[in-house]
Amino acid sequence: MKSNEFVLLDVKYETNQDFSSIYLYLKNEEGKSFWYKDDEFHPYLYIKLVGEEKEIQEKIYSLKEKIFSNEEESFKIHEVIDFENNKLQKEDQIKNNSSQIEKYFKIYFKKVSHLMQARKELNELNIEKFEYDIPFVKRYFIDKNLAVGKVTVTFDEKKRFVPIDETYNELIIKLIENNKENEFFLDLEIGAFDIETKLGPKFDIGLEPIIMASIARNVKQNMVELNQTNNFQTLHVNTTIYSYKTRKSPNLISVDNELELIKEVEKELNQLDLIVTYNGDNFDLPYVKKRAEKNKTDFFIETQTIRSKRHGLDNAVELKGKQHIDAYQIIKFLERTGAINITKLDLENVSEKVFGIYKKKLSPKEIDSFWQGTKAELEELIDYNKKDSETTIRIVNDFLPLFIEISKLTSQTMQDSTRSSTSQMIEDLLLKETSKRKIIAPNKAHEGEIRERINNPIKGAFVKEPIPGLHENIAVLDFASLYPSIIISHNISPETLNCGHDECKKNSCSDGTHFCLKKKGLFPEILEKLLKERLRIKKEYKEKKKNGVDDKVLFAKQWALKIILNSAYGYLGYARARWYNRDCASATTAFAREYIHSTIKKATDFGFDVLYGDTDSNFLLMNDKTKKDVEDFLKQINNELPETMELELDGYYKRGIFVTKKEGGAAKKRYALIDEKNNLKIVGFEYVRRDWCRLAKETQKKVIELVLEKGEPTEAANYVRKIIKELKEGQVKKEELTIMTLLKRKLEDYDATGPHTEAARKAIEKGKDIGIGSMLSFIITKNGKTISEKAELEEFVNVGNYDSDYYIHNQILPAVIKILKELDYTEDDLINGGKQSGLGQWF
DNA sequence: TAATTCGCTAGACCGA
DNA sequence: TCGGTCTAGCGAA
Repeated sequence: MKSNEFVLLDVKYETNQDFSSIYLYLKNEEGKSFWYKDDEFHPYLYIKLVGEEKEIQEKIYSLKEKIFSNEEESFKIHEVIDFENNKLQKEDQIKNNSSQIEKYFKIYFKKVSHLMQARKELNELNIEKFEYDIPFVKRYFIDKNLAVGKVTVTFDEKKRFVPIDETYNELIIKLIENNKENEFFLDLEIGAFDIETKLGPKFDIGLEPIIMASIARNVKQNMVELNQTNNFQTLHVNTTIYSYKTRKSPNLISVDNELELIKEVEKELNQLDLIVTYNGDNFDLPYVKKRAEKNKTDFFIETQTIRSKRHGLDNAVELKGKQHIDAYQIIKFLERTGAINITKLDLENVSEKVFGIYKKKLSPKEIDSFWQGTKAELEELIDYNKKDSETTIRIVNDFLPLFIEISKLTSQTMQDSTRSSTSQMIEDLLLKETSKRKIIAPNKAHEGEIRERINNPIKGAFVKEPIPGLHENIAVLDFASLYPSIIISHNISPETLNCGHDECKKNSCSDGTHFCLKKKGLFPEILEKLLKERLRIKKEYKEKKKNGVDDKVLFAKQWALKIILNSAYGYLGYARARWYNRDCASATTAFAREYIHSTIKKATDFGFDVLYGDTDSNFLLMNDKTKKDVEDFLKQINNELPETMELELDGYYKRGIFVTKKEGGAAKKRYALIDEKNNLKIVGFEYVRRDWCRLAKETQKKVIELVLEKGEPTEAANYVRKIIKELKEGQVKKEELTIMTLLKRKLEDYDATGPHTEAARKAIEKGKDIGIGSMLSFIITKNGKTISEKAELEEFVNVGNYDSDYYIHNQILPAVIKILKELDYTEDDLINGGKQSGLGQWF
């Protein structure tokens, strides 16, 4: 590291009497922290003025009079002559031979508050404004092409670091881009922190004392190996746990009281660069802050009390000079994007389902009583608290590389990227790319316009109705990144839509729009770069893996690119998007339908029977054809496809089953396949749904497995009979019978009653805290008439109290009969002895 | 503060 | 008791 190389930890802005200024928080090679102030960056927005040249000049003059007439020189106004928007205007003006012109201007402000004020005043003057709603720090990151990571800072030599004097000083900050971009991760002090609190009669943030706190810190070992593999799992963790008023334990640092615990935690957290929590946005950090107040002390991170920022419906805790990473937000994002699939997002589930490590859950009651309980109980609580922190830091060690990559792609802090939605990521990327190209971004739509867009959905994908029944020898083909590759190949972008050139009309799609062939559009240009980069990285990753190195950073990079690529189409059709474009989104799916239809036709012509297809896939029945034939077919198709599009082989399957719907016809989006190595792939069926009980799901899986492995159903039917018998005998365990449903709205907002709303209602009466987002686990009991009446949260149900009729007829049978029906079984066969028992012949 | 559309199924409710 | 309509949830891609 040269003397001017740093790790950029954080950027914030502060406003003093005269200016809003950007503060950079940096760390050097020795781990010493600095801050630096950039005085040469100011808040700004753009405006558009319309009229004749002279009129525009007058408008500018009167603007200067009207805006901030009480505050002299609080803004500067510049014409943005080199901007794309103005160039385009000029072309139009020449074409139309008009003296009416449109001109864009950039207005700088001294303070963020001035910009906010100007927004209102420009509204009143009916002057169109742009990029007025981009937060100042985000603006800085975008304009400077920054991200959190290693940077070089160049500044006037006469200048010193802290303290800063007020003279002019130019600061140039640049992100260092190299092959080991994530190396800085290893320079960071990272620790996860978690608290346990006393249980009171009522719950509120900070109401009851903190009784225990743990901090798990990364200990760096094997730096050489780490640098080679970028595999952070080789990191070791060192955990300290604080408590008071307990028995002695070698695993605990005893302090005198809560106040001292808070001060110890404060001291440790201040040594970190990255403070990691699990739901610290809404729990741990606000809690500590509140308790510090109650103990009449400060809880300072870098000389500042912690601040909560509104972030949608909940909060985000931002720390000055450091990054607060809430690992819960990371898990939520991974769940939303389908990277992981877990039902409950608590640390126990994450530990088990994501890392394969069992973690025991303690209830708030147990936490409370174990604190001053027996020796064994105390040890259990210590272990629980310890594992909370350690699971939390593990999430970061495994997944932060992904968000570092997203931060770099979108020019955001880790703080922001770990809390972003996919649409926000796309928008940040677009803002960065248009800013580079000197293009002014479009504004967000108003609520009325948004409603209008939502009420006008576009036509989506084509799904071919499958041939129901059991099939043998299936080849599955699918298009690689279908939507992004269509956007690239057909140059789909808001600016290329319906260009004036006649020759471009041949690039038209079935919904009547066409896209320019002469000039590459913004979306295709960005996506093509990302797609190529992803393919390159994926190749490099595979190459390394072959040599026994699992490079987490490379994997994270290609994954980050995949997330962004896959969200681009959704973004174009997203009503709140700045770059929303109905025609572009619609053309993308229209092209997709054309490609899938033509592939189906070509496959048929080639001699395959097409079994099924959904959006980008084709299921071929091979009949007497060979794998070589499939490969030849792929080659033929790929020769005819545009360069960036590719039809790939997903795999060969020895058997597969598609089922008939209740009301007739074959069910789409529901099937099961088995490959040559007996690996099962179950899609859409109850087995993959969380709102079915485990017994029904596992029974269904077993049936599918037996049917697909053997190609005949006798054993499967017998298995179902056995399960039904067990249910009737009343000995099935509770956890086999719980059904999970998410409460998606407030109880009073439901029009229809359902089992889950009724179970929730009853639980609330018993004093349970249930609201939007609660995951409800309920059982259908014997008590009541309708199913809803019988529904009761699992924790209130005694063992054996379940409605066996319900579980047989509404869970087990529907789950298995749709499969066995394809093999000529009826419900009766399964309930009353049936085919194999001989009873049928008897009667 | 929220990416899209397509599709299946359950359970309540209503009227015949 | 049946079928039709509606609300609701969740999964596929």
